[in-house]
Amino acid sequence: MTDSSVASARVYGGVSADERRAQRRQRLVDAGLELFGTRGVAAVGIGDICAEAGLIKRYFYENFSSIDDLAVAVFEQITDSLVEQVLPAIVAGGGTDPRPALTAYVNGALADARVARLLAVEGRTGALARHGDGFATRAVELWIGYTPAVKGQDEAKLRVRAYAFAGALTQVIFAWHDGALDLTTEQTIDELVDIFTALAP
Amino acid sequence: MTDSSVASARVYGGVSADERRAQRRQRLVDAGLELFGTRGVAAVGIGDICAEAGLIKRYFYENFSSIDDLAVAVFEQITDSLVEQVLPAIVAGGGTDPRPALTAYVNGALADARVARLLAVEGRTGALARHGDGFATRAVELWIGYTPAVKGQDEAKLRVRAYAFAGALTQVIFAWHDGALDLTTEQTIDELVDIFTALAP
DNA sequence: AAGATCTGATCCGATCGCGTGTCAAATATC
DNA sequence: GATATTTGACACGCGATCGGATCAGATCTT
Repeated sequence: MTDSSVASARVYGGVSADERRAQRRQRLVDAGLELFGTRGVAAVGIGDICAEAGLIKRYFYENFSSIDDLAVAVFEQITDSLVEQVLPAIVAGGGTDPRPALTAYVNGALADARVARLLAVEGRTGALARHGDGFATRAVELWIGYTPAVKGQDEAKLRVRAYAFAGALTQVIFAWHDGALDLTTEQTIDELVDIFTALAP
Repeated sequence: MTDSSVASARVYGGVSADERRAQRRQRLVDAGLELFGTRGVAAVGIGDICAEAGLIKRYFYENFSSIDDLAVAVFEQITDSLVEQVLPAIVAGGGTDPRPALTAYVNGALADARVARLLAVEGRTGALARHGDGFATRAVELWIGYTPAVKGQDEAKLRVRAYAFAGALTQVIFAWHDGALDLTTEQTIDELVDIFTALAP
């Protein structure tokens, strides 16, 4: 009886068991990004994921317990990556210049339609709903935390503005991917900077 | 062989065949609004709809061919009703005062969490995706059409602002329903008016 | 080389929802 | 009152997918 917690660290193909496991997990997450980001979470089954990843179902259940479980993992990887890119850009902006942060965000979300779709649409449905809200909330708190000297301001008002800008950002990026906006990336960033400035109370 | 196109107009329960059919259809649409607006379209089956409506499946297929077909009907009823409420309010605003239109929209979308959810989330997935885009596009064109004297302005810029405001509006209403905003309906309208004014180029 | 372990392809029972069919009860017309 | 039509409750076959099991081939350890 092989205790799963003491997995034999046998090397295979030059990589350890843990590494292989991690690689398979990543391939599943990549497949999830591709399929969730194009078809939508609700339209993807475990079989689809495995076919896309080139694995069999056993390895799916090795890492995840359900489609929603994988969807959460995909979503967290995306949002963590975005935060990782945007946070230093916020610091670089010094709390006053929104351009670096918006550039980082747009480069992360505008460059990949699958990411944009996951953030704008899938992040609000099913198992991702609470994670989606969590991301929006995180972004809002981030903004409030980095907005200096508004003690006199009503925080409720600032909060509304933060949600408004989050919604505007998502919608603009979504519309851009739909071809409704005929703008270059740079022009889009310029517009978003203007919108941010207009919305900052 | 009863020709279906020449359905016998037999009265039943005091109402004609066409009326009964229309009533059943409306009950199905109502059930769709309830279930789609709470569970999400993807989580609702035909059986659920029929149980909610108090009908049997035969009458579902009498009016609709699939769940998505019903979802489109529900969505169109909602958006048509909203347009019907908002359009005269826009005219009342005279092209300069956004408050009447926003009040009408908020009263329609903020008053019913199911409507808000359908507009913000479900309208972007599955069969509703194109209808959702259509509504957003319709709203944007509406704004552009009623925004006076911006011929000098770059229309692309106006377009971005329109999408930005549409996204902001949806996100704020959605956050309000989630309890993230501690505002009354009137306060929310006030904030949205400010946001609109700030975004108008 | 021999044995142990890992991997990939296939198969299987169970479950679920869809779409349709049957039949008795209710209500209309004749 | 007799007959025809509508309605509601239930039952059935079908296909898809899930979650797991089996088994041969590939790869590592000894």
